Amino acid sequence: MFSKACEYGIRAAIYIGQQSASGRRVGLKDIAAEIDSPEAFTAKILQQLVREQLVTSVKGPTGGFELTPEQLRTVTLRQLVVAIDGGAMLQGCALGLPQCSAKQPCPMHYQFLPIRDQLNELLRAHTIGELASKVQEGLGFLKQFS
Amino acid sequence: MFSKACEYGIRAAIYIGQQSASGRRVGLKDIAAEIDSPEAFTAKILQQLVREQLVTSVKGPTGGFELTPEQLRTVTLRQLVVAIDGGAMLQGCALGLPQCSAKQPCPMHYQFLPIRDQLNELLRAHTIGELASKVQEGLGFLKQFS
DNA sequence: TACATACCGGACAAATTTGTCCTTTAATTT
DNA sequence: AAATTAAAGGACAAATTTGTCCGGTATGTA
Ligand code: FES
Ligand code: FES
Repeated sequence: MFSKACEYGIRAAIYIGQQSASGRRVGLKDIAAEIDSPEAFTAKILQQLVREQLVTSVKGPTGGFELTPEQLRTVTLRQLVVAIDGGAMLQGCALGLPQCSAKQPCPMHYQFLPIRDQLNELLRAHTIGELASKVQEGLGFLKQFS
Repeated sequence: MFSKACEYGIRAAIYIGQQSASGRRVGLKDIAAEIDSPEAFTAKILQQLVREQLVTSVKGPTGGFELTPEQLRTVTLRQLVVAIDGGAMLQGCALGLPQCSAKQPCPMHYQFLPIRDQLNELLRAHTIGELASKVQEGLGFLKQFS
């Protein structure tokens, strides 16, 4: 569905959000450990999110990553996905035609559209803050214990 | 959404189906031209589908690819996707957790499940023959003209 | 039987994604 | 100011996906 980079990016953002909601800034090492992702790779993805201003970073001692209250409230899953994976999956043709359009639709077009639209809606409807709460309340997990 | 291989594979299968429904067997070159895909790569994917008995091939002069009436009637999109891409996208966690399960669900799990289920249902519900008819009737396209 | 055709299969190559390492830059603490 | 901390950034490496090439194999035709 999403790329590895995107999966790590979303999980990282949610974890940062969860901690930010409790007033804690978190470092890369902590993040990677808590979401079970490769540290250096996660760093790359976070850099990208910081450049897009979806996540905030602070250098130096006591530094780390955080989400501002505004970011918690307004940044959606969709913005993360677009920033990392681009819009292809959210707009592209299911069968890989260069354009998804009713002009020359692929044979799955009309069946596929509603599902893709729901996915778009789903991503648009959920903010990082909201998902972070869910984790905070123990209703969602960012890694699995065996 | 799907891999390139999967996109080519589905388009190829539908084209083969369309021609088979009209009693025509088609060669690789023809297929690649009609679905606008790299010839050699398409060959690889078709080999795979033939091994899985989702498509039939005949060697030698007048040979080529075809779908038996039974294949036209029974092979679903889902079988193609599973054969080429595996079941990950149809069962895996949206956020990349190793297991998608209600035991330790990711924070998107309950929102994501119905969409994934619909996608599964969609793929299961459409046979190659059905999609081929749509193309035959001019209601769907396997490549785009500009 | 010889030959031509078209898929099969393996090896190889290019491109992209995933992942690592190390130096630089910025900020805090002593 | 110096030392320490932690993210930023660039170069590089591994793995996977995408794509090509070519000799082998089966089949139909002359
Ligand atoms: S044209 Fe294929 S999904 Fe719209
Ligand atoms: S656990 Fe993430 S989708 Fe089910």
